[in-house]
Amino acid sequence: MAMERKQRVTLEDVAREAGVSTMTVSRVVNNTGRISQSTRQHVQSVIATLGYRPSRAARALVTNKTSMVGVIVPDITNPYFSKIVQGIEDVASERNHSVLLVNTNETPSREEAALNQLDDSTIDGLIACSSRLPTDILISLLERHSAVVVINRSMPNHIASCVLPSHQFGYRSYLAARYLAQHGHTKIGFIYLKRSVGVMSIEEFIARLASDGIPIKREWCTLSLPTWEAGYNIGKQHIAAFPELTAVIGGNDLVALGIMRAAVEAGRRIPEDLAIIGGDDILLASQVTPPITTYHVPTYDIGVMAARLLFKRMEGDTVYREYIYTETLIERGSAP
Amino acid sequence: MAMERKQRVTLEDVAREAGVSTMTVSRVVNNTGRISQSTRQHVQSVIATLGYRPSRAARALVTNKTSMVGVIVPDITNPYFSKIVQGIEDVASERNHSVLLVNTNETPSREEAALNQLDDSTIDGLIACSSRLPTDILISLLERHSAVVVINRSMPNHIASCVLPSHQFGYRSYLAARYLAQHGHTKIGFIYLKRSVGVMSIEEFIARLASDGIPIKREWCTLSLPTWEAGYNIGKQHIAAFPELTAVIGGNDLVALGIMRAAVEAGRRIPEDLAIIGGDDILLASQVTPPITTYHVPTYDIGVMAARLLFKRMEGDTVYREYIYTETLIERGSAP
DNA sequence: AGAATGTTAGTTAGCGTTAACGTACATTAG
DNA sequence: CTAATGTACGTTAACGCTAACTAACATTCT
Repeated sequence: MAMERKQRVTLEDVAREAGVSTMTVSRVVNNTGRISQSTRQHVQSVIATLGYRPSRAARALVTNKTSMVGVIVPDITNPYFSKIVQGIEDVASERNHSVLLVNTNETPSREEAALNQLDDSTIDGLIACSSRLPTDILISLLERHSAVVVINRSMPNHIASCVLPSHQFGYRSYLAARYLAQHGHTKIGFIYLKRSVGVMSIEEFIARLASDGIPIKREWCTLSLPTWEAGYNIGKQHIAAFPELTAVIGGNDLVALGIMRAAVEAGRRIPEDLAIIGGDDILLASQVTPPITTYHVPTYDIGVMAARLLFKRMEGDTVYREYIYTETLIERGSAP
Repeated sequence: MAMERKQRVTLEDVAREAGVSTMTVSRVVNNTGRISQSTRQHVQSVIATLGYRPSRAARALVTNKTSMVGVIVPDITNPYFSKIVQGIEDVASERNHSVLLVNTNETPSREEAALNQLDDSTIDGLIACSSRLPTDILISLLERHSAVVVINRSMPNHIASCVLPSHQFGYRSYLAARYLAQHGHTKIGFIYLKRSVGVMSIEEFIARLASDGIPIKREWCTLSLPTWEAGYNIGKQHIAAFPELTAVIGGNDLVALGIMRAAVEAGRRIPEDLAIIGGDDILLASQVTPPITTYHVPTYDIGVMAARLLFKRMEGDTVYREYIYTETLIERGSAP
């Protein structure tokens, strides 16, 4: 008794069974060209009974299109990025495209590896979020791709469309510092992220605030990974090391929350002893006690717009486009 | 001046340039077969200068392997799932596989569409999380795939390996109810999810508790989507409709948090006026005030194990395997 | 020395599609 | 009535790669 091997049903099988050419079947499947009603229906019924499913690989080989878009994020676990991915996925699925997700765990080397592996033969377009790579490396990697959209990073040579905040990077933390100063704070700490200063260096950040009459010491500023754990650990050290601080800015909400937890454990009252401002406005920020003052970012829309810009590019539009979003301050209990 | 069209560099280009056959180049690229050191190095240098990158599509067509695994989740925005995806992605990337993510937004039709589109020619294996589809439909859809792992759902015919909680589904809510009863609560509400009763119907749930001497009225139990918003909205109605309740179980933490918010807005003190228990133990649960009593679920490990089981299957192992995880009660302030 | 074995390569034939062109027949226009 | 125009399909040749086989040559063994 011969083992029935599960065999792929090909276009040719359908064509033979239906008594037509493979091209006819192909045209029915793709709904292209002109086909008579009767032939179409007949072929469709044969397809159904045989259970034919087109081979994506073969199709990709000849058309050079894979119906997949790549998405690179540093941390899918961060609600900020998962919301963006959700937006991207919604648009992609609407257009019958799949999402190839690469989660780099905040590791530049893994990001580079991912960009190296992915290329035209894998995906039709690419959306890169908050790349940690230096611009020149990033550009060389993105050059392989015919359609690219970059989130939160401008591309000087217009090699990609961009989704950007209305302020330059780091600006929201600058605004947060001014907000705190206006509310009487003079000793303000800053637990910043690589990307939260972006094009602005932490030194520029300090200098700029100094010229506004807001003196911030360099040691009050510490680099952190954009995770709750990092915020918590650095927060603990920070609070112990600089008891004079009356306010702290977190690079994002996760970090701000970690700081807040550390502060509470150290016996500080929020906001009386220590005011805290975050960024991103993830769900968590509004639910804790006190709720966190933060900058709202329209993450879902960012994903949607990035995907739309990408599809524009994939459709051959070579015009450089930007989608600008605004971050708005949400005043809540942690820094009233 | 002729436009230089960006042209793909093929194996043949490399072979011609290096003065060898395409097979030799292929062997160098794939590191298979025996190649002399000198030839290998020569070919590699030609590959580097020409910037050759293998075509995934062509490779997939001939090998029938795509180096991609599909992952279907209902809501990537839910930390529960994003953690699982992170675990899967880590294992996959370790083995040079990419993750094709499908986010169904809790919509069964979209899930079915996704399972329909994906098949062997797209992915080498599939991990399905918490499918909302009826078993028979799910089975018929999974049959197309050579390697499948299902999370939080048993597959009667062993068509897929499984990652399962040590208790049958719904059991943790049952335990939560018993816990609350032991702490003196007699009027316990339950905002449940489709999957939180799983194989157990809500009627069975009530009957079982009744036989334990814990009478729960049917109207105290309401179905909810597994989101914060749903929990909040249903929580508001529930609290207004059944002021007699002294405790509520949420199907997961997001729902429990929504309920808690609604309760606080209605002037209830937690836990004095209303005790709340959630499930999953997402970060949020430990950070709110009061922190939420919940069942911890090792989500990252679930993802890792699911991926490992999947790779076992992809490597040809046809043994049915299960990975069983335990959910442990974390007592916190919302239900001490 | 001759046979057996090992090593390094080349040759051939697809994998399952679709683009581009070709052909037969029916319809309309002049 | 012939020529022009459609309509509905069929044919052929790739797309870029690798499995499977073959070939040449070097090495070892008896």
